[in-house]
Amino acid sequence: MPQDGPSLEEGTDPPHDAKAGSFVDDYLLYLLAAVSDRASGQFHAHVRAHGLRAPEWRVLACLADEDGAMVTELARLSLLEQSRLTKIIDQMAARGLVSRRADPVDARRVRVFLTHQGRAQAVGLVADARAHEARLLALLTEEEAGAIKPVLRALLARMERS
Amino acid sequence: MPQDGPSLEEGTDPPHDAKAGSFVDDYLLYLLAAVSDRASGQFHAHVRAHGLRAPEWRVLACLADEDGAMVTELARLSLLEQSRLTKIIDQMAARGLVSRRADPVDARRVRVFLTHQGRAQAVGLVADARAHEARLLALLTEEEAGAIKPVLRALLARMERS
DNA sequence: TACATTAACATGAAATTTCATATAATTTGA
DNA sequence: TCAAATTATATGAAATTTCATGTTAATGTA
Repeated sequence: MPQDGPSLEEGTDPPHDAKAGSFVDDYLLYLLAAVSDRASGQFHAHVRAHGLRAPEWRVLACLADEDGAMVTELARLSLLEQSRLTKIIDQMAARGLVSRRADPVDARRVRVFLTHQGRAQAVGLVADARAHEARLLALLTEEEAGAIKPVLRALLARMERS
Repeated sequence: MPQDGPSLEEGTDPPHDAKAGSFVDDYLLYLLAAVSDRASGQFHAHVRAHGLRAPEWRVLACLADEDGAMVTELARLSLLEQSRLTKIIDQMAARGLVSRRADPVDARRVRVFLTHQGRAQAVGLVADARAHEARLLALLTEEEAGAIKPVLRALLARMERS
């Protein structure tokens, strides 16, 4: 278990100097936030070029997976707060991307559906997202690329129940 | 190289069903955002209990590493937009956590320093952050825990230059 | 030198986000 | 069955965030 700092591997990265101070560059939550921010930022530029903002894209993507989700479900999935999601849905509905429908069995629940147009957007962007993801993964070695999602999923799953 | 889905390892996670749809649960940027959100969310609760909001904590943490950073530098480090950071610094300065000082050699630059009080906060929270990080990493196997930071750093480094 | 260009930061108005709470429907359980 | 208690979503005001642009200082260059 080599522990002499990052990478004796191959396509050597700049020595990861730990620049000035050394906290954030070695802090897991910072690395996660930084990678997420920059990586998502790249794709969000594309998303905005299609007239959507990041949270709207997230909602579309989640609905692509689970059309007819109730607001609370959708908020959790799309990493948005409920009251914020409600307002985002307002706007998306006004633009014809989604529609609301009361749940027939529990009238408190509001289910959110993609419209025809919304689904078209979602399908297109999901394809673009997959392509972008492939480009990102191509920056990693096979080993790294193979490890990253399972590790993230493991962490996510084990955080839920703790 | 076993490749029959996540983990033949040990503390088996729920089979990662890919629930209903199957896009987001397998999408790297989603996993990153989700893990980052939930993990940081945990710590941010602690941060708020100390009277700071998440972006303020990020600024403190970055300054702990690089006291006297100029605004633009600090914005990049702390993953905040410049104009937003400027306003956050206003507030933090008003509360006595940081102070501004013009750069002697280039008067356009504004350098941001921790005050005595700011540093105290930073030091305390950084320690707490390390402890929290340890608890998160304890959710992973040794192999997973050993892999996660290097992979994130690799991705980050290679994204910068692309 | 002086002019144009670029860089660093600040600012203001518009938009979004947050937080607490309102409203309405369902469930609990006495 | 009725009155709490709880769940689901919406709403409004205050705060933050964004976006475009203003201001000031430095740099390149003719």
